[in-house]
Amino acid sequence: MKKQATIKDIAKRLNVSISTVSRALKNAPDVSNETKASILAVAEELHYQPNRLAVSFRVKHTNTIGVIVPNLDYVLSTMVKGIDEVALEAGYTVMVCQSNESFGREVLNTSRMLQSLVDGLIISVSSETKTFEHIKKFQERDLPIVAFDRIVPEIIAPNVILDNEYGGYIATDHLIQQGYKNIAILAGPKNLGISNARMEGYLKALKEHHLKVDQKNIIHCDFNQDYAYFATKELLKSKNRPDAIFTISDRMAIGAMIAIKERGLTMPTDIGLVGFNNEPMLSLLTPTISSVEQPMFEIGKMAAKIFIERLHSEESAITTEVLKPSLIIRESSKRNFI
Amino acid sequence: MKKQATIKDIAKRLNVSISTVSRALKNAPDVSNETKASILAVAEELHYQPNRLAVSFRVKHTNTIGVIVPNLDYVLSTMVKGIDEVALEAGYTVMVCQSNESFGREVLNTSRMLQSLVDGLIISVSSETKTFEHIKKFQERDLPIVAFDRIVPEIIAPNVILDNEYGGYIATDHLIQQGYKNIAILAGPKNLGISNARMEGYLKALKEHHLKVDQKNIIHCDFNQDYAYFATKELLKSKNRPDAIFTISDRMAIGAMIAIKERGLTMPTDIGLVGFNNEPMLSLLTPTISSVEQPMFEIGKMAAKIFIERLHSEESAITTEVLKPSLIIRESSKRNFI
DNA sequence: TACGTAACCGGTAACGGTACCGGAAATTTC
DNA sequence: GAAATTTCCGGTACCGTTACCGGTTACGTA
Repeated sequence: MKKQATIKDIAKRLNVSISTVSRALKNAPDVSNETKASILAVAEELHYQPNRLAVSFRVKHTNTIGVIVPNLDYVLSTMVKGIDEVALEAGYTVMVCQSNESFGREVLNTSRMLQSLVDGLIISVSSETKTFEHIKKFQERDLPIVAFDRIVPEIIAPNVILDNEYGGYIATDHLIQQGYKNIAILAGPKNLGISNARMEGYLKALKEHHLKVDQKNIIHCDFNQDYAYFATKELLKSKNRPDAIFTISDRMAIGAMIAIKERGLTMPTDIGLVGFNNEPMLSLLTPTISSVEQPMFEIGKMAAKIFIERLHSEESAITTEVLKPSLIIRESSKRNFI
Repeated sequence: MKKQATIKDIAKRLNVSISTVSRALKNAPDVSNETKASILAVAEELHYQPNRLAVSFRVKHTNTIGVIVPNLDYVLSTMVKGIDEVALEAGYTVMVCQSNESFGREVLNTSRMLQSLVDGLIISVSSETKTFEHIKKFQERDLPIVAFDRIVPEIIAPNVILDNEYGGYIATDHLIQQGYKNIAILAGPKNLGISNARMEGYLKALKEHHLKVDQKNIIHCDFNQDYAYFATKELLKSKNRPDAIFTISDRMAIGAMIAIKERGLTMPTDIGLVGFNNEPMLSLLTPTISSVEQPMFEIGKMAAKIFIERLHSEESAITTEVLKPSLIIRESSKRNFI
């Protein structure tokens, strides 16, 4: 009961060679249909299960793709689901690891993946990661990589990302359309790519509408809700306080919302608010909060799709796939008058 | 650059046998310290990385533990994080798969895991799963299993779960303490273990306080928010409408909340509400919603801990570890008077 | 001197498959 | 009817590593 049947067992049973069994099992052309049938029958009978380890060991690839993400929050886990979807479809197993935003964990994960011979890597890098030797190792072994969501210029690989600048642009543009004139932005850490891109969009929208940018309205802080709360509190104290806030994430939007309510201001009349990611809870808050929605599932699917293409073709053009976000307008920013 | 160094390369380089290298690398006692040192040095120099596939193939286990969960929502993903934590600590790699609540996917996942020779399984079964052959296969191969969160009697293995009955009890008891007398429960599907356990707690609390149970106050519906919304809507129409609702999940609590607001009722004055899971958003809603909090992280850690114990010892007592939830009281159920 | 005993190391057979080579029989081709 | 081709199958090497069985050497002891 404990021992698994092998092709050897099948071979012995039918007095054929193991090579014939091997070929029959993978439906090779040079095995007669009768022997194929009998082999299949015996395989069934013995509950034969191929030993993937043996196969992978022999053929030097595993049909599994390594996925590393900084965490499994709403956005990332939906993206992973997208990856999962197309990978499974294509017959690949995915191995998901969280780096927990830790560089050390990321390195550990990559190293283990390399040791287990994953066929490549789909990664969204941790915010802590500043050096990329661990990722280059994949390329040294000719294993394809695709980066998504959080990308960095240091890793030379196909990217699939959100058009973050556009996201920042539509959010800010919308606020301007609604008549807000003194718009602040709660951005993320200064070195984070997605944060800067969203800020670029913010600046672009201001410029387009000939609004001056006020450095006091640009706040860099952590993604953390509490930071956003304190930052907003400060903002609202200033004598020329902003009449709208665009935050780079929904968590930050919530921090801002709390500060706004504490100050006795009401949205959207006194002040407008737009977040980013469109997490489901936003529609449950009072007021409901506007936000920029990304096509998370599609981003994941696209990443996997490109990965699998890379796997099969030998060309290696470095493409960047950019998907457009859309704006979900809710109460926090919608002035019906103007 | 492409080829990985093997112990053979190290052996050749130092004119020792591969077996010596193998032993040195695993710090076996019967290798002199000098040869050990030189082997280690060369290994370093050649950037030697053991081929885990070859090792696993040889020794017939992989040091990876398979984890299957129905999804990666807030609760489950936190539990997985707990599993991850102690598994990594103990030198194991975890392989996480989502069944997406689909029986087929669950079977597929188990089968692939079996083929890749995982050392065992930590599973929270999908709600669709009614037959358990795919899980028994692990036991036939003497691979340890531990079930957590969503367990079923059919799988004979150590369990680690929340004390769901207690959770239902403290929620209901609290509502009674606050003066509510006609308490409804939005339960889950009838056959789901955790739902029934929570309902038992509800019934127990009613009984203890000599409140009669009204069958009309017991609603079975999907975990879905919309179902809860419609169910609550109906409930509130009835002539002897409940003055409090206990929902088996937070999603359902939100559905209920929306229906309550639509009806023009206010919490906690007109009606009380308590959810289950204590998802972070609850404290952001107006009013903030009370909920039963489970020690998710601890449940995950415990599951992994027990799993690893099973792996190393040969005894196989079927234990059930039951962790206690706690009640987080917020505005939706706290009447300051009474 | 002879022998037992550690300490250290090498040779080799596996593990379960796959891929390649080659060969016999059957079938076609001229 | 011989040659050429196809069809089908077996033998074997190999992937990287470990486990097991030995064999050498050096040293102490009688």
